Amino acid sequence: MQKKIIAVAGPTASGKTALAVEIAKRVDGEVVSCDSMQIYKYMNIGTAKPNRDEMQGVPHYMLDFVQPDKCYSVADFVQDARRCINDILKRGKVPVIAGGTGLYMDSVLNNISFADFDSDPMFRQQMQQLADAKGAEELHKLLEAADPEAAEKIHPNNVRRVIRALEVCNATGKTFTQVNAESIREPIFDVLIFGIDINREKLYERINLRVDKMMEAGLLGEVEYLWESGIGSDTTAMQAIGYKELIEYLENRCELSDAVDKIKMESRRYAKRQMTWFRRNKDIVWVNPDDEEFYEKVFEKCFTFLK
RNA sequence: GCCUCUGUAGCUCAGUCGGUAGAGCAGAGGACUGAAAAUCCUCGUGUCGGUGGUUCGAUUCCGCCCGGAGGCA
Repeated sequence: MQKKIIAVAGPTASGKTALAVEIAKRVDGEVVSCDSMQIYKYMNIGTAKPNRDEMQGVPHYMLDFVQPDKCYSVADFVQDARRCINDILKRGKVPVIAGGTGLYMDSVLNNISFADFDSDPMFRQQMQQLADAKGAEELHKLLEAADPEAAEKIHPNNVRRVIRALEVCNATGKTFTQVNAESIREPIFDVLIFGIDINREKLYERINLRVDKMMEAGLLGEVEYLWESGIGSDTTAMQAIGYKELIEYLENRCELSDAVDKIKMESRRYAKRQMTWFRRNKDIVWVNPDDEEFYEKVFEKCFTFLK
């Protein structure tokens, strides 16, 4: 009865897409992307969204289906991704989850359910104004009153998190801590997670090189198109690395070369944060792409797992 | 050739009226339950260019040497 799925985690530019496709080809699988930015339409170059060639005929899901001006949250993602996974399983294929957005991946794999209410932009705005006017500490005091346990865990300066916790308390009448505790469901998948353990220096070189390639491939034009279409720079999509920096250039706030350097730097930092996230996951089977028998070892583990 | 300025953390620079030094950026580590490519937290020992001298003690003062910038010829 166990529903078996395979996952590939790792930092940006580590070769997740390629590995996932290779695995899918071997195990008769289909790829489900787990990336918070590749979901958006018209954002292809900058998000390193796999193209037809890279997909090698393997079906991919959760890519390229959200308008860039839309809000799309983890809750939405989990719901849609779960539907894809179940559909793949129903057809007797193996879902191969591939992605770098740790929160999304964990939420999907661990079957986390999110409370049944919509986010409240008005409330968020009010709280933000309060923080701006009276300071982050004052806002944090509200959380201390509403949910002392959460207040202890969330740093006062992390206004965004404080607001979210308050929002949940406000909308549910329960504490944020309680709502989170209730969100954990029984795991429904038997999952084998690979983590790509790539040498840091090598990864940074790959990142720098990839950014240059993105520029050559026309990233500036891609960003310009979105910018001219009037997509607000405050949208989630336009906070993506590569986009926000080039918008700065388009708005004449910096030199192009500085923007490109910044994209590289932000990408490196992002990769570091991803590694921090994945490192704490004790279920991950780490594999090294420098290993001569990298693919063989991975495939072998897949076969044993699927038996 | 002479004169002036300059050489301190990976980078840009503070500073020590002589008691072996500190910021920003970069970098590293960490957190993360509806914005997550977001957001937030923590972390600063380096032959103070080299070498002699003065001194109890020099990165700091003096001499010489080696780099760099500018000026005069």
